[in-house]
Amino acid sequence: MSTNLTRSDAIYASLRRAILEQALKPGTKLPEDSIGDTFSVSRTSARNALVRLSSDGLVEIKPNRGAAVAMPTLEEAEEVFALRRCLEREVIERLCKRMPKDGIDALISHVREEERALQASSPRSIRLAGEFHILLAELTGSKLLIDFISQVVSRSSLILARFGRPHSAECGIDEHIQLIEALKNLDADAATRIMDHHLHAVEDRAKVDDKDDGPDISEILSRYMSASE
Amino acid sequence: MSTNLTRSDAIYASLRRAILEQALKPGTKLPEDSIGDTFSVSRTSARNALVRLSSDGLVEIKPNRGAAVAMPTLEEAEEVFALRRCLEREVIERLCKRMPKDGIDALISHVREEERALQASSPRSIRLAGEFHILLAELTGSKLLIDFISQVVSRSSLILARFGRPHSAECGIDEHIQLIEALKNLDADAATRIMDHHLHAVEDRAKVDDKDDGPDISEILSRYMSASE
DNA sequence: CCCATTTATATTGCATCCAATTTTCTGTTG
DNA sequence: CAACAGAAAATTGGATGCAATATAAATGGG
Repeated sequence: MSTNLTRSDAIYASLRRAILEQALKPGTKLPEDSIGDTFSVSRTSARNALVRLSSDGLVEIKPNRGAAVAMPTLEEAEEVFALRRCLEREVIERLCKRMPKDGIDALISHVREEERALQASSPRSIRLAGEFHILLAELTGSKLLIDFISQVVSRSSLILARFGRPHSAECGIDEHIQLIEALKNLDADAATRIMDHHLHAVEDRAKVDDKDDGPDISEILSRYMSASE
Repeated sequence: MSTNLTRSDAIYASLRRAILEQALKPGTKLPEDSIGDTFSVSRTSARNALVRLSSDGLVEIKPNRGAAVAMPTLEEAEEVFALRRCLEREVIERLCKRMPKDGIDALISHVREEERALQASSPRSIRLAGEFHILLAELTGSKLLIDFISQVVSRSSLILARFGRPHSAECGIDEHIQLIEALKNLDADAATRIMDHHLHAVEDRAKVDDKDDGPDISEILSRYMSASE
């Protein structure tokens, strides 16, 4: 159907993935020509992708001074998690009112994939952990809610990348499993409690070093040129 | 200090204002050339602005087929108001926990301005009505919450433009006043009740015609070339 | 030797140009 | 006259080039 991916779409997707998997760390400069060179496209396409990433809050663009992977402050981190608790509570409430028939199955199979990726210590595990929460939002059926949850989850990844331990998988998988159990029983209170605890655990994981950023954009990005997954 | 507005910033701001004040109605095509001509810039800048507006959900870009002011469906409209209730409840809860010292004053003076604009039947009144809710978010001090509320408020304007009466001011000013009163008393329950009622009233206002879009982008936009206000 | 000033380099903002795609117009045919 | 096929016009996606700004390096003075 719409196999219509423009070049800037591809770059947008690749950069996004690289950032979410913490290959591009917060603060890393993203010069337009470096990106263009890496992906063999013009600055125009790179620029377009950067603008969109900036709208997502993943990249910060300063006028005349270029783009860099966003560096959320601790203050912003707190805002993100506060809002995230608000939004994820909404998700849970809706799911406990109406859970799609094959919703639980989808969640379970996602957690399975998380486990696999974690055992293989693949960088995918970082992204998959976040995508569990996006899957939850998808089960509500609200496009907008999916969009908003995606935004806070993305920013959380960035926060973990900035303040968390080396390659901290964002979420504890066992807590995901507990949450699924509560949702299966349509127990909104329990689910909310688990979710709050879960998010606090994630937030607490963001209290350590502040490792500096590395260069070599080209080298890193070359691994992200291919399609998704 | 940062008097650093790029051309595409100016276009972004102008288009945004034009859309929020319902001068550009949902569905209106936004060809890059026309925009560039109107503002005397190249397509490049126009394009950049359109991309950002698309991230805001105010404009819909279809690959190879151009941009148009977004036309939210009734389904999307419900999603917007549902999420908006969730977010505005959060705002109220936070404000009742901690309201800035001059917060109430700011709200009152804003409502005054709304009243003035309404009497002058200025198109500003449409925008100001929405900005009341953004001001509420600003009082919480959370950048992110401001951002998210702005998004849902913007989309609400679009929904009103599409489904509401001719130039329905989005909000009832008296309800704004009631809300301020409840906030002054730090009465979260009352404030939430008023807000819910208020948003339902706004949502109900979105149930009428589906007036078609008008052409003449250049003519409309020429009134939006100047700076803000 | 350190710091300010100037020069050079790198990078962005933007206009213009071209190829690819879509949309509109036109003429033909059943 | 409706429907279709093809050509022409309009419009987008993207590449390149240039001026403006920012960053780095070099130069000179204290």
